[in-house]
Amino acid sequence: MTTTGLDEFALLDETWRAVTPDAARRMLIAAAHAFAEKGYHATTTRDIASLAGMSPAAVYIHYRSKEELLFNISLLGHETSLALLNGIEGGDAAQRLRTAVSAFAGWHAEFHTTARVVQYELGALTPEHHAEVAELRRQIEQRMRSFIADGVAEGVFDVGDLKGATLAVLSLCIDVARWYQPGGRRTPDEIGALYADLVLRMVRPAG
Amino acid sequence: MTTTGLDEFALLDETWRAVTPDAARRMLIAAAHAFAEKGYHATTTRDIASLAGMSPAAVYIHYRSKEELLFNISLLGHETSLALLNGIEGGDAAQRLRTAVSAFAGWHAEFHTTARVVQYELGALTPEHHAEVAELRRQIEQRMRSFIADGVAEGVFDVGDLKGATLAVLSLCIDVARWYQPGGRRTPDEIGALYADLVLRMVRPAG
DNA sequence: GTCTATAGAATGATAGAC
DNA sequence: GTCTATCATTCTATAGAC
Repeated sequence: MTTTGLDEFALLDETWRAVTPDAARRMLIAAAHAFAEKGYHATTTRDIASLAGMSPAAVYIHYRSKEELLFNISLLGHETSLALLNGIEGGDAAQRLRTAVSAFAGWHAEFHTTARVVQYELGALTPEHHAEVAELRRQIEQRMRSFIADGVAEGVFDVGDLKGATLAVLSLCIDVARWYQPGGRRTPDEIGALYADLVLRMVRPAG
Repeated sequence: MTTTGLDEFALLDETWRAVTPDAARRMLIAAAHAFAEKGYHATTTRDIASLAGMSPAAVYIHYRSKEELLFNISLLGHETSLALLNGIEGGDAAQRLRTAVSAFAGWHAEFHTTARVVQYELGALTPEHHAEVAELRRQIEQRMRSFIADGVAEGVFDVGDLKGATLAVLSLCIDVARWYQPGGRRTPDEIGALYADLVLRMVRPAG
């Protein structure tokens, strides 16, 4: 039994491992859960403190503002999902694209809490903070585009519009964070496999 | 020159044609724009009134609460996009699916303001209001699924997982509301055409 | 570092004149 | 139907004790 409203799974999420001290990490995890469930603006600093098992004032010991909590979540989330794509190498172009889509879509399901904050709360960041995560988003887009471009260059993929195809693939994966519900029909791995199949069909040349 | 912050395009949007009297319609349009831009919870009733060119109290002449404004927008938006799908008939299965995807994705671009409220503010509805739009969402899902199922039954489409394919197609179209920006690289019609192509590739049997 | 208490501002909604 | 004025509440953030 814990003194907070956070379950064990949330506290073991490796995304937050490097955040110290413990109270700052508990606060960040509490904020991520609250932001994901009710949205940034509907979440009060009291909600966050209460979920972390601390007083309302404790938030400001570790973070300057509510927005700084959001920024930390957004930054870590973007870095984690970019690292996923950056870690993919080896195999042929189709294998790499399959792995990329499977991992990226699967991440948006398994870590839908973080992913929702990452994808749907960009507008609540300060302009400076938004610019910082926008750069990471550009890198994510470039990575995914290169996986498709590789196959086109090798002649194993056929897409009429490279930027359009990249947009659609990223969009498909990102939207998983909106509809995914734990305990639903599909596991994150199954979603990754399904989406990788669908994307490979999209880029496959006409028979 | 108008006394409100709403531009001519917003006021001519046919989605709101049946809303009377004029002040109630202006308020609804103002609310849709504010909710889409900043989110429901970040929007104040003063924002809405100001955008409609009226006093803060004027909101409550035509609507019981801020949530009732949201519900009206959500209901009208869902009804409009469902009507789009319900109006599709004739042609072969591939033509109908192409038309459906093109229209549905295109709607999420052209009416991205309404679409954003429809897709991303469901959580701010009261349970009763949410249940009412959830029924419309089920009908939208069924319609899209039937367009795919028709082609499978005729043997012109090949999908391993009908529910999964339907989910992906709807997801792809819906996410347009998140990333679309007027004045961007693609027009709503071009997005519709691009997405219809990609979806037909997804359901096309192996050569 | 964490707490209790609260300042200072903003919010949703209402009262009552016109 | 619309306005001005305002109530009651809630919010982010800070002060100061321990």
